Amino acid sequence: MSEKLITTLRRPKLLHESVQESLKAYIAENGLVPGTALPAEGDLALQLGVSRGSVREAIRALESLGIVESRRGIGVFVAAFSFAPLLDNLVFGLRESPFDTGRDPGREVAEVLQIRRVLEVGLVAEALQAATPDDIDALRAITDRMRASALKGESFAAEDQLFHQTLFRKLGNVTLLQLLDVFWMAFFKASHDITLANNDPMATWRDHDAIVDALAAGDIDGLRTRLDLHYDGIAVVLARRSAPNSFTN
Amino acid sequence: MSEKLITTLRRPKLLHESVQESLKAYIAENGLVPGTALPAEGDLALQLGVSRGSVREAIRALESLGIVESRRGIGVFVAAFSFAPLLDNLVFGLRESPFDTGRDPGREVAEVLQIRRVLEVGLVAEALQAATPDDIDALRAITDRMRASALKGESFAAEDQLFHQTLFRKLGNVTLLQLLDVFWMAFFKASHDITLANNDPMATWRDHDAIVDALAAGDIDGLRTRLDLHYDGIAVVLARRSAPNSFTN
DNA sequence: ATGTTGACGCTTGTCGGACAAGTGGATAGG
DNA sequence: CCTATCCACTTGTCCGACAAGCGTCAACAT
Repeated sequence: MSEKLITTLRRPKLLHESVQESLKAYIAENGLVPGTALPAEGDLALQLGVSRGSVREAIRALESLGIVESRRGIGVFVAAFSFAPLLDNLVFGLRESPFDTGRDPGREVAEVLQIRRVLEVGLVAEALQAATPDDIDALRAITDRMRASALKGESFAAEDQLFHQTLFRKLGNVTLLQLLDVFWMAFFKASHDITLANNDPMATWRDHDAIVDALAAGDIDGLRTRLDLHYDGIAVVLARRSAPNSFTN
Repeated sequence: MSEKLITTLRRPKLLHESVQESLKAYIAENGLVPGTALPAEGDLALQLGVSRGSVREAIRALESLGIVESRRGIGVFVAAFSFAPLLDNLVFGLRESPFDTGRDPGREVAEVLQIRRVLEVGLVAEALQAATPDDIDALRAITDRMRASALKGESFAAEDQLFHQTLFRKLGNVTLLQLLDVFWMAFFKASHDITLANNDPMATWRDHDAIVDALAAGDIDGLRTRLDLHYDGIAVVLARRSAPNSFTN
């Protein structure tokens, strides 16, 4: 039996998909900057020879991807690229998979955590070298607010996010910052669904404060160790929750 | 004049957006697994009290995010989460920004490369511990194919991608694998646009082969060094292309 | 002359109905 | 029992129409 490669993969290409590609090509080839207005839906439909509904579906798809932005009564515009539109989907996709029942609930959470850990631990040395006294002050101010919140028994998600963001800002890697932000939020939301978040605000504050200490002291190895320990603590809590039936408690 | 807080922030919430949220909630709350069929567009429109067009626009948005998948003549289904639908957008967003003209063309490429480097170098030690002889054989087979292609002067993008994928497969971090895949493709496409890719196939093969050598020998430090050097080589080429006017050549 | 208001045109948003295209199962025929 | 056809159902596309929001500009009042 001769196995023929059926790469046919025939796709008569739906109309609204073609319109989608056409619009992307139009934006890319003309080098349209964010904020530029696109032709009106009616004009596009006329020029492409399709109905307005197909154009609208294509625009809707591109809008959910953050490529264009349509404002009612005004028009459709090229949007500034951002991970934000993809964030909801990411979190949605990272939700507990029902088909993994009994296996590893919250496995994606651990995976996201590992990625954050590797990225931050692997880059914190460079972050130290790029940091200015102003950055250290900003970080210290954040941990101070963390402490104040912790003393009042409150959580401080916003400060936590801002801390990690500030720590790596001076690297000048915008993509990295956006990625870290995405994964921070993904982890936050997912771990929140899992009733894990912030079980010990004071400990979390101490972790972050120790990181600033090492940063201020210029202690590269210590900085890396502190950050790694911080993530280790989270991983331990996560593992404990993930395997509550274990007798190792 | 008493300043009243106008936090109204009125969002009459477009209809198709509400439908979108309704569908996502429907999927999440009912724990629908990938492959599950959703009610027909007509039924949804009837139940939600909106027109079929609005339902279709919502479905189109969710489809471009990879949340649902509509098959003509059959119905709409819950899709298995994947980064693939977001890939096109990522590459599209990572394209040379026209508004950065004269500043740093291809800066995003360097950023993506740094992320890949940190992730792979930071995790290759764990990958070594998780690797079995079968994995090493598979990697060696890939580098053999690389060498064959290089000797014929051909490039081997597919093998390159497969190599990095195979190297970290045993970590069991699906999210990481998808992310590495996304960034590999983003870097590949972006660097291809920049006429950088594969200027020296033989050198690329040697890099990968040396990595397998270190892996087979169980040399953790050597492995990390080889991988780091591999990325260093790419970064150098990238920097050279990025600043061709420099006299440091 | 200047500031305000209103009408108007353009745009996106939503609706309803209609038909084409594709799929899968039931049904009638061999 | 197997096969071919029909048919109900679904998504894809089109058309026409109207509502809702926005910006402009002209007419108006001050």
